[in-house]
Amino acid sequence: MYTMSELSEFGHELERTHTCGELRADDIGATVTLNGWVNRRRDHGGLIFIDLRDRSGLVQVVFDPQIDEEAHRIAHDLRSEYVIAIQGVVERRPEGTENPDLPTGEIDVRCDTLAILNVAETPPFTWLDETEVDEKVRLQYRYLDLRNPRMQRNLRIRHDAAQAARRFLSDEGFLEVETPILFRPTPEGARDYLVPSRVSPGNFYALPQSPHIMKQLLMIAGCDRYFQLARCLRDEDLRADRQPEHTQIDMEMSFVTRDDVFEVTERLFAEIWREAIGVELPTPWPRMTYAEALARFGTDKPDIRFGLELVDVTPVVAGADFKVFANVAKSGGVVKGLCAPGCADLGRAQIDRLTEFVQDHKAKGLAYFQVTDAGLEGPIAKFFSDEELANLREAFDARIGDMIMIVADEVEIANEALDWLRREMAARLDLIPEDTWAPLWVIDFPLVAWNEDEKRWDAEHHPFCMPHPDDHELLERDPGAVRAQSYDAVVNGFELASGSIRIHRRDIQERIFQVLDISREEAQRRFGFFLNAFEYGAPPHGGIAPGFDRIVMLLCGEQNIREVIAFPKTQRATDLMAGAPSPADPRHLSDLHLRLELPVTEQDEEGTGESL
RNA sequence: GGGGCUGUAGCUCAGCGGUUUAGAGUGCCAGCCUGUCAAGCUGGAAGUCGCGGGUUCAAAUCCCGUCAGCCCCGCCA
Repeated sequence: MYTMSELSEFGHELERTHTCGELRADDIGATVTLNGWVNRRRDHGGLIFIDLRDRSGLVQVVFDPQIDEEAHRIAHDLRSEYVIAIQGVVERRPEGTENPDLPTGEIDVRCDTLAILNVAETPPFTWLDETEVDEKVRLQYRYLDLRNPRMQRNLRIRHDAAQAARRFLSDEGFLEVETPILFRPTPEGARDYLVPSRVSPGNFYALPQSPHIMKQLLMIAGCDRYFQLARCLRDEDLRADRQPEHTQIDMEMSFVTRDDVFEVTERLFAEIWREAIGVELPTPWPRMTYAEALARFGTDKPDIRFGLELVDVTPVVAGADFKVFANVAKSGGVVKGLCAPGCADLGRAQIDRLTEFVQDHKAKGLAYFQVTDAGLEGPIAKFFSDEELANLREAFDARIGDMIMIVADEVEIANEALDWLRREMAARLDLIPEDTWAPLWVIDFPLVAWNEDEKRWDAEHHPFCMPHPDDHELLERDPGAVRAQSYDAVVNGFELASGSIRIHRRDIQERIFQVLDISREEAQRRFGFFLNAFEYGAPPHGGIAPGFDRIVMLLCGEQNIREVIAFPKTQRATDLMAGAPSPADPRHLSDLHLRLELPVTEQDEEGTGESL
């Protein structure tokens, strides 16, 4: 190990003249100084090769005792991830030793001066091969994990996407405005992160779940067009595409219709895709109503890169002798399914596994027909007339060799199970085209949804969402049928943005509160400051909030947003590297006028019992 | 809160019909080696089998509990 005195002080003479990845044949003959990390060392005794790495890439450095004996001697002691400075001459590699896999592979740098700027422990894991390292270890040493070229690329794509968004929106007349992080509960409906106030004992800030209230206030403030790469904080459980803190490209515009929002959002996405990964996103995007999305795909975020669309055959089978179908039809459920091409030869065991699969997603079971040249066959075929079987086959447009898979259940359950089944079958049958981008708008979401537990209507999006102009009369008569002027941008089955035209008039807002059974007093208490603002000339406005992490995840081809967040949290919302959250200092708690009341675990109880 | 998968050397994993000294690859250390680029050759060090309890003469292996990571449900734009 080196003592401090053996390490080189970083001085003027060691400052880099080039980055590692930029050197090319054009630089041959140049004397260069490079700074970076030892990626790999190949010590041949006589010759020593080092792959030197910085953010720009790799370059091979050659240590030859005939060039400089001391540099060669020191190079023998180099280890992975040592930080070094080298000076040398760029030379063409001897014929036959070029490395076509490296952009710098035509040349190497023959080193005459080597300085060790810092030594390094052997890294706990390596990113030099394809091996997937346990996520625990990666997160604990995130700063090392981020040295992985893949992660470096992800950070770069994220940066390019962010810059593209900023540049585009600024050019379109959007003003970037920062909004408070210490705020109060906002109307999204997730659990808030709370911050106790020291100077106001017993009062708490809530961290914003989104800057939603603020952006509407900015419209009232005459901002006209606002955007922000905004942190949104929600204390809910995590998923592969959900972190407790995520980033939205938050946007709002005054004096616009839905189509104006669509137009600018489509161009924003196109710009991001172009700048970050060089892909031209098709525009304009197709539009699909919420109802149609559920009918055809079983979900409000359909992946339309492939077919396998769902078919509702309830009317076809309602009268059949097969009681399971008939009963479901009678009780208001649906008989619905899809046609898996070329799957007629699936074995019993595989069908059983698919049955378990849909049962895992709440369906009662999976009915199926093999399509053979004799027609539809299978264990339940005998319950159907020839005409019914023919109609079924027709409904699914099934060909010989296909397998029709059917779920009969309540609408919501059948849709959810079939959405899972559709995506699963598409993956198994390799029906999802790679490098294909299929954006669409899902529109006309219901304004409200019935909350069975509390026997009341809840806002589907949030309570400030403008109802569809054709549905205003339904508001009191049939709230569940009212469509909202809200919309989602969906790309490849991921919901990437969500927005709406907002209510800007008091009379409409009051009718909505009435439907939602929010009293004037409650509204005043929860959003009084906000509602008051609408008394002073609120312009018509609307907006959207693209989820930046999910966008970058797709751009990077990753399956998980942790891969595109520099310092993400685990599923239990902890930071394995920094050890957050952590206990608070008692004095700090006392400053905040807080006393802890921790949950008692069984172990604690046993411990207490023994000590008594 | 619930379901599933995983936890063995620094890392990736094998072993898990109970048995002597727990293995492999890679990494690491040392030596040799002048054109390698996943360098090569020789040798070496390296393990609280996640943790706790139980069954047993004997547990990485069987049982119970618990913790952690991941995926999903609930929850959540």
